[in-house]
Amino acid sequence: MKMQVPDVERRSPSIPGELLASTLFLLARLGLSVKARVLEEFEQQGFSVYQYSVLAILNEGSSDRQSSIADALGFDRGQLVGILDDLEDRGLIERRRDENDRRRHSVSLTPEGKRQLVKLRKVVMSIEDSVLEPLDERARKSLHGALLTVAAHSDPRFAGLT
Amino acid sequence: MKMQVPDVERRSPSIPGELLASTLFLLARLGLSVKARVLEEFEQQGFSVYQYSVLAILNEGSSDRQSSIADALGFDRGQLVGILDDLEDRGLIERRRDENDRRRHSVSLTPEGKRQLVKLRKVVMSIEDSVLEPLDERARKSLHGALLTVAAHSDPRFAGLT
DNA sequence: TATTGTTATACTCTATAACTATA
DNA sequence: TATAGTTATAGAGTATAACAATA
Repeated sequence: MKMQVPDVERRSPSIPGELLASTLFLLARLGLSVKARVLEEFEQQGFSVYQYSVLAILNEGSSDRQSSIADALGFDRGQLVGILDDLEDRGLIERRRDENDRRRHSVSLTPEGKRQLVKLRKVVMSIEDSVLEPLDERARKSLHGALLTVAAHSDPRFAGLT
Repeated sequence: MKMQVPDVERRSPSIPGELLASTLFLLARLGLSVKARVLEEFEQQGFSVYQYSVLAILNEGSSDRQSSIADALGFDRGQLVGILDDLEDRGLIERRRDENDRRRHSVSLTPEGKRQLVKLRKVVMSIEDSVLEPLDERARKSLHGALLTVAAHSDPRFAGLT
């Protein structure tokens, strides 16, 4: 149980103005908390965000080699193996050997995988709504544009959208 | 050496549009990359960002107990000990026993600590300039405001500034 | 008994490097 | 010899829990 303490000690500790004034600090902190939040929600659904990312990329890029999936998402290739193993066990993706180069695997979504992607998409959108709640539609668009610009500036993989 | 491959395979892998369209994804990714970038630059200076955060908070809150520092910055208390140990060894901070409650330590900046804070502040600002380069002053202000609003919405510690 | 700071332990990520099978 | 995928190992980072001193 919380002890009663004088006012001056009970005020909740706040982050120093110097850090609040730093966009970099806000980005890093917000990024971490968003990641934690998303991780938690997904775990409750029995999935990981990484799996969602893979499903999303497969939904767009048709079938793909594992190496390009890993490169696009910034995963380690060894890391991706486990993610794909799990998705395959659940019947959400399919690995086929490339007959032209038998070292390669072609990965593709199954119909069940597409269905699951729709469900997970809803989870993401629901969290996004909750996080961005204090911003109106215009502010959200503006924020998104700024983030995209900044991200593309330091990583060409983000430059995808026109 | 890089092997020559057909055009269709050589295009650099890009992040799926579904993820680029998600503000949450951008926040998480940008946050991680910013953190990594800052971590790296600081390491080259022989410091850690955590040390910088502690110096910054001490510069504003006068002398403080370790627990409130940890709470404000979201550090684990045990984690903070090591950070303070190092800062103390370098003569940047001072730990004194609180005579009213001898369990507590009062932590404060030394003059040398203040000087070092100024130096580290420059490092942060230089990185920030580089990250935000593609945004003009107005867009930077807008981005910062949006981030602050969103952060304060889910964590009261960010609500410090008016 | 509860709390402050400290130390020690365990667990999770991630990064690196070996290994196989194909080329 | 080099590459794609796989597996195993090691390191950093973090979270948890035990500990001593004081209240």
